[in-house]
Amino acid sequence: MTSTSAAASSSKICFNSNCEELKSERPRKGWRLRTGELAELCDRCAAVFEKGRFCDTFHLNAAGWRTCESCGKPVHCGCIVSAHAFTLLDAGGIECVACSRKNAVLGSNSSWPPSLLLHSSLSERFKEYPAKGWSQLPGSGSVPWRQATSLLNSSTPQLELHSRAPYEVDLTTGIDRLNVSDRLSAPSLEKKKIEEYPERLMNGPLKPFARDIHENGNTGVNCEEPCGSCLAKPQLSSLKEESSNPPFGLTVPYTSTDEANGQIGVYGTHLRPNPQPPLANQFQGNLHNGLDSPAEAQIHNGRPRPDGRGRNQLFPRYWPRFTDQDLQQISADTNSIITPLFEKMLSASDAGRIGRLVLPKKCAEAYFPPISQPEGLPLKVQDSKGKEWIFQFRFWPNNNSRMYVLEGVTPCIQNMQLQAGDVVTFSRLEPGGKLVMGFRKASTASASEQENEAKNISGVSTHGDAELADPTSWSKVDKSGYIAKEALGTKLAAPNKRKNTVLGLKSKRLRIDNEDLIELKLTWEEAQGLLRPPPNHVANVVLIEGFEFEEYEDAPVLGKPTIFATNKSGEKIQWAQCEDCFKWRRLPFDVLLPSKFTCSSNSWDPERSFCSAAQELTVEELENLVPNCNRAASKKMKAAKQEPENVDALEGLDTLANLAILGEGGVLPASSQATTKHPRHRPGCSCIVCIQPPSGKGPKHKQTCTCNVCQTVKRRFRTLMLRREKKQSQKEAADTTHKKQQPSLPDKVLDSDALPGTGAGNSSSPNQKKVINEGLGDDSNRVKSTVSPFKGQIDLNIQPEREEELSPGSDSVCMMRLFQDATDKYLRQQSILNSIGNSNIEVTRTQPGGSTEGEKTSSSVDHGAGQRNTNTDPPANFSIKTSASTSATG
DNA sequence: TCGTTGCATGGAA
DNA sequence: TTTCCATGCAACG
Repeated sequence: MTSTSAAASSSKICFNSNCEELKSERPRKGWRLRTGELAELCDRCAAVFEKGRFCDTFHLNAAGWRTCESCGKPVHCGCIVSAHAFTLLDAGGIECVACSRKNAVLGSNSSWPPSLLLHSSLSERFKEYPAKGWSQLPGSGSVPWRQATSLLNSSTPQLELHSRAPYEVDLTTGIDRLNVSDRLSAPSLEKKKIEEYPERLMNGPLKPFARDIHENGNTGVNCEEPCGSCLAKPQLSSLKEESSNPPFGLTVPYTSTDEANGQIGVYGTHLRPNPQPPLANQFQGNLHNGLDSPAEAQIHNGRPRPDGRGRNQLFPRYWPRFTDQDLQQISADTNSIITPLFEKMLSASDAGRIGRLVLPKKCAEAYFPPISQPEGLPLKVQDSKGKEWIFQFRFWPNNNSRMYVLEGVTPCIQNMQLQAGDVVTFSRLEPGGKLVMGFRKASTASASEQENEAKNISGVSTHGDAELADPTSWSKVDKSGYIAKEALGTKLAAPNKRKNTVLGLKSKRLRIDNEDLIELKLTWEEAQGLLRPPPNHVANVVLIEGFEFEEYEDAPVLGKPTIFATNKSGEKIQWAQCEDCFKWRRLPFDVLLPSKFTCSSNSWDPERSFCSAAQELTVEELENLVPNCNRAASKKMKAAKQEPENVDALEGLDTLANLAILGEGGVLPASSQATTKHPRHRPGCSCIVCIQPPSGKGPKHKQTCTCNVCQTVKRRFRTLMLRREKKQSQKEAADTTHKKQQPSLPDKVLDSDALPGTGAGNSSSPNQKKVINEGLGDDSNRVKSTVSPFKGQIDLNIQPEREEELSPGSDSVCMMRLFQDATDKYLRQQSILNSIGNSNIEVTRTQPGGSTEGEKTSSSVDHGAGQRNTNTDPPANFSIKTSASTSATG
């Protein structure tokens, strides 16, 4: 007995420091001290205490008073007596026990309320039952419940058990085990629940006692007991010793037993789990309420497992969220005791063919047998149908840590017809201690989850579960979902979480894959800029994380990007570009264009409803409009103060344009077509492809022009010149076979881009193919090297698809990024205004002899979508003129 | 060439 | 910064 406790009991003075009265001969019990002893009070103080007005009476002027967030009642939070008179709220603040209980009873919003309720109810009960009641141990068992005194003392002092016993460890299994079979009083047990639930759940293995419970597989389950039952009928529970020795020593330490009928129940059955973190913090808050004893330190330090299993703070996402259905699914045997352990949403990897289910480390260490060798152990798991599976429970060393996996789960996964996004649950079934693996299909998300979904992502178009759960459908279907997901981030819960997990956790890599397919580098903002509501659509605009989402009843369609502007009279108008003649036509402001717009569609201006009609806009006016377009198209651009460097928006729009292309293939509505001649671009795009005027009508680049296009052309010309010189020198060697030994692969590849009509390199000429093959035959890396010289620059010669052909090992994503970089840089360098009126560049090569030979470089900025017919012949001079005939269609 | 295995990597928390 | 963990990927059979 510590000096404190000794003082509590031996002193003749009331333990209340604010009271000088002598205790009576039979002092009345007050709150539980940290030592586990009960404060002994004089009659007056005891009476006040028992009325629950101790702090009101004696601590009125003390610090620590706060206000209940619900009822506003002042609550003292600063002393041991009041330690359980309040509940710490997740969002901050406190709640008095009455409100806490009320909210918990009413509250469907908390699924871990049990702990909270237990907490609260106990606090209440604590008032109802003087401390001495806690010392009563109804019932008895053959094996005394033993626990380290210090541990208990360190916990909730007021609710401490009187009986304490040494901590017992079952070293045979390497798992600390608690032999408990005697019944504890309900308050005692509930106190234990309170005390240990969060600890078991969050810190189980850290605390020997808690660890025992935890290890034995009853983590927190009892705490899911509906509060009502706690309050109305204090449940007599028992810590029962697991007679059988389940595999790996995992046992259920105690279960809820209705002594009236002897029925064994499963705690938590009626509870819907709380997506919110449990009460760990609250408990910790309480536990740390002025308590920092060595005993507590001991708790926190814990005793590591022999195999190093130590901390076990389960992440909320792994908390078991079992429903009745889940439990029934696991076992129809009502006499069975199901102890939910944890759950995990299957990732793509988990559900994949590889057959490895990655286990959360802490869960694995908490609930699965300790393994010290990477090879691990075979683990027998029963599925919900009663079928037994044997998985290999093992780990890999990983960053000085471990990565636990269950191997060989594929048959089971397939048997359950699970896929990524579905949830597998792990439980322990008693008697027998069987490990049970249940599942919850994504489509059967709980109501609370759905509620959360509704709360969190209303306004976001969602897809069916099947689609979401099916990774194969993501790339095709979930573009908008992807956008939403991106914006919503981790706030999505449950199904959202699933989306997050399935898509989000697939995360970058999946996204990259998608990018590979459709160059999905898209933010929702840009997407919104092009999304058009479907017919008869009534949109709900939802603000999520500062982003506005338009909720579509039906799938949105991609509309025609237009430029919104205000005319001289202040009237709002918009400009749309004819896809045939590229002329800009003025439209009413509120017109929603389909994705395809031509002059003939211009019913608003009959005089300009045909392509031959003159464009109303001058080049200068159009130039002025472009920034507006950008602003309208991208808030990001605006945020970036329209810095030319910020081209993400354009990229996004381009990407969406690509979506439109895909849409033509059936993925998207047929109406979702390319919005410009070049599907990657849109009106206002600065690239040379999108905004070219009809051939010959645009301004020509001067020979001194240093724009990126010209520089690129010049650079390429130099390359070709070198190439030709080499060729000539080789020909002079009169050895045609030396062609295969031409040293510079880049040149060879460039050769493939040679301008036609020069005899050196029609892209389809056998000659060119030969050269390409030469390059390919050497080293794919060398092929890759053809890119690097132009890294960061637009290389009009690059043919991504050809590059990929040439380099099987090349990463298309890298290629894409290269081009993206190139595009970025190009757009930075190329003034948008400069580009206007110069869309498609026709490179007019001036032959040395003076003749010219026009060649259209239709897709110089396109990411490899267009054909490239370039001339390998070295022009003595060149100029660039516009061309209207180019239409790179990707 | 394909499937498996074990580890490495890097994004996310 | 550390840890977790989803996934990539090389080595191997």
